Amino acid sequence: MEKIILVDGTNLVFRSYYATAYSGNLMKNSKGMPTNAIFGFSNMINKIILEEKPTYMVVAFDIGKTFRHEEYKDYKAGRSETPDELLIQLDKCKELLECLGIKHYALQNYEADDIIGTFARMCDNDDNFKGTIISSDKDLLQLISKDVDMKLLKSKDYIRYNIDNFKDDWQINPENIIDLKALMGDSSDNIPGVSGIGEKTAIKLLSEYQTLDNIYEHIDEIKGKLKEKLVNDKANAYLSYKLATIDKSIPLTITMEDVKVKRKDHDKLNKFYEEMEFYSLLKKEQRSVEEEIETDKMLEETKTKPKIDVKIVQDKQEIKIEKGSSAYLEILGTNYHTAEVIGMMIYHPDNSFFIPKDLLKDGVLEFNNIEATYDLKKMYVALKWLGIEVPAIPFDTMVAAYLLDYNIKDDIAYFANNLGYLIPFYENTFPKKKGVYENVAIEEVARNCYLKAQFIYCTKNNLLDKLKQVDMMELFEEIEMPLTYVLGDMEFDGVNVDSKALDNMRLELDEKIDLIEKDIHNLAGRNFNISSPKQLGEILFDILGLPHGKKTKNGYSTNAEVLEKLKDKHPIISCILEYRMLTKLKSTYVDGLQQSIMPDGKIHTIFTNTLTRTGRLSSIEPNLQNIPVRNDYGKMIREAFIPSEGSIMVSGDYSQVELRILAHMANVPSLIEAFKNDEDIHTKTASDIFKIPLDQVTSKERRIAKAVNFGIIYGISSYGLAENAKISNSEAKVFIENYLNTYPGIKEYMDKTIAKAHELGYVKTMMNRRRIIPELSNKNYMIRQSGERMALNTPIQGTSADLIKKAMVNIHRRLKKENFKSKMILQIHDELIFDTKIEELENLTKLIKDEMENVISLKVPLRVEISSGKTWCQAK
DNA sequence: TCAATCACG
DNA sequence: ACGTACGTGATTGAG
Repeated sequence: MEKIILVDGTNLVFRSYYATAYSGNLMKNSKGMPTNAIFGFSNMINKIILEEKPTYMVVAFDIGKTFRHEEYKDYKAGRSETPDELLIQLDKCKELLECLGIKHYALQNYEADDIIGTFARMCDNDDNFKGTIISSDKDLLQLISKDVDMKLLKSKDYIRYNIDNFKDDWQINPENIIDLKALMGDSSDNIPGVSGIGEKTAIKLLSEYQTLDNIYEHIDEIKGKLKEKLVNDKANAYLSYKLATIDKSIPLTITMEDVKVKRKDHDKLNKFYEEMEFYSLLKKEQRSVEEEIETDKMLEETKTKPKIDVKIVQDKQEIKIEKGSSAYLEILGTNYHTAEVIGMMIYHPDNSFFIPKDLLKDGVLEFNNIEATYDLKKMYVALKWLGIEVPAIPFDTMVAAYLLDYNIKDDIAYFANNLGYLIPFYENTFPKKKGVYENVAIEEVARNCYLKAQFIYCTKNNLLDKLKQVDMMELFEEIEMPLTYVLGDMEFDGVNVDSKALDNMRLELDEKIDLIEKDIHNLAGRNFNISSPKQLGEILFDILGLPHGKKTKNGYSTNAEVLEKLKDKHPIISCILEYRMLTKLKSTYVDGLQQSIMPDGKIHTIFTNTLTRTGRLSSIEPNLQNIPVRNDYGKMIREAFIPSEGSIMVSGDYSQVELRILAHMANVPSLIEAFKNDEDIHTKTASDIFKIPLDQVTSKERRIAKAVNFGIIYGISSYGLAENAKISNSEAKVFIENYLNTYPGIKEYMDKTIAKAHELGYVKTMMNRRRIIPELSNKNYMIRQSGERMALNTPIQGTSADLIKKAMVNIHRRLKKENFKSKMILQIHDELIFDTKIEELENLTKLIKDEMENVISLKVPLRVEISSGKTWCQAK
């Protein structure tokens, strides 16, 4: 059995184009050629190849302006012209396919649909072939048969439809898609349909009468307005039927054998990616090329490219760091707490050299002369593990690029390639064998690092200029740069974790999981893997026959929300929920955390300071920002986080900081007053929007008000609120309306924020942190909406991040200056955790409260709640 | 490698 | 008619 993939090329290119075309600046390569559609197309085609591993594949295109039915071209002539930026890219997409060895095909006077249709029919007629159609065009669903299925592309993923599952979703047969279109029309294709009939009504009619013909044969059974509409638009319906029907027998000039996938041409493909400047794709290709190319070819290549001769210092005496040098530290691995340091490259036009690790350790270096690096925190912490203290380096390319909204990663090569400096990707210089990094010759490392340090040196001033242009120097110099050292100290100091306590929990959890697993298998009547959503879905919905809710593209949804609703339908449900909770606890928190404990008995996380779009930190390997807190089992985990000898845990927690920021920015008198009087803000909101006295607010009303408050911060939609507060959509609508009427300042603030965001294409926090939001100008309504929600949320979430970062810098400075032995060890977005010497408790508490509450002056006071205890759990 | 799930603010 | 709240990271199963 052979398989053929039938791709709607025009559809893919258009999708790729319009997905990003309306973002403020169209993606272009350095020669000014627009590449956004090609990039999206390349990714999609690569994904198809990866997923389908096709042996036969054809990508169908339309030629120029062609119409399935010449006589009705007026309908399509109404379409807006294809933009030039897109037309230019079409040929390049075809060129890519040629590099990949995949056939593309177009035929004069026919559409891509018809080409696919004809190949689909060939599959139907040929026992040796099965076809898969790939497109987002629902029209093509009509081609589904026992030999042809379809991946219907959605905004993010896809649904796979075949003859068996089609009717579940659509309630009609695939071939009746034509009848459906005839009734409901398709505005994007200028198919008129019957006016006044949409998808819902059309499906209802067809599930009863199957076909358009049959509807009109039984037209007298239909009553009222609907009948009237059908009768009035009968001609249009049949015209639409014709327009929607895909031609399955066009005179193709190629055969099945012509669309056999050929070997891809690596060289051509590399050149293509280079020309387009698709470095992520180039990197992947580089790797696969490296795997295949013979060694002699490699040798030849190295001969033709003269290598840079980088000085590797052999003796301390040779080290002479010029003022203004840039530096780059290379380590073997990604986690700088554990990875081995290889050495440091120093670059200056007058003197550049590579210092191997042993010489780094060997005495004081003139670090003060270094003025720039990439990933300062990595350098600082990695060298701290070697006992070397790095003094303040004022410029970190990674941090600057992050603030300027460049696409950056840990690996400097991404950003460098972005700016046209060709630097090999880390994984290509340091290959892994079976997950272990191999040692690389030091000369090779030095050459690689030379390029990196040179890049840092050459781009520094330009980045500084850009920071000045957007008025971010203060944020950069006063907050983000000092913060790298603060975070570095927190990471290096680490958190003590009681490994024995985790052992005890493991024993207890193992026992409980074992029991409940048996219960579940008994209730199900068979053994299966409860952790597999696929198997679980089959058991619950196919075998036990419970009513299923949402579906995912691979089966039934079995998440907690769905299961909660089934709780009283079957005793197995609560067992599964319990099982999920226990296994999550064990695998992520008990086992996971324990594996992260280093030989010093502590966990050293990494706070990524250049990742989030809002300015928040994130925490990885392990994530210490999502340690459970909401239920009793989870709290046990926090019992294992303990202070060092002679210390207790202290936590300082901003109370309602985002709502306070909102009240300030939107300038809402009633809310500002409430915060000033230290009232419960959700109760106050409930009292305001339901117009009842404060003391008569019920817990339900408070709960809803709380949900509305959150909704406002997140960029509200009535549906979202309804889902979250478990109320009806119409109720949610009313509550939002009430809220906005009650606090007109908020409404005004939201409108203004969105309008300004649309005008500028970005939003800003109080400290001038910027987030560019390309989604705002996307053609797709949904994406645009989501852009508007980002625009509403980011100034709030981002300002909150600004505030705590500034407080952290100030607290850290004072702890040092005032010789505290206590240490700040964790940040969880609006909360700081300290390992506190008992004798310092009183002074430290004062210090934390003072610095956090007074970090900035708003129209509302900032409140910080301090608590302390023997473990993290008790400091709550 | 991705999708689904669930932990946090 | 569409598909839906903001921002994260780790683990698991399955292809």
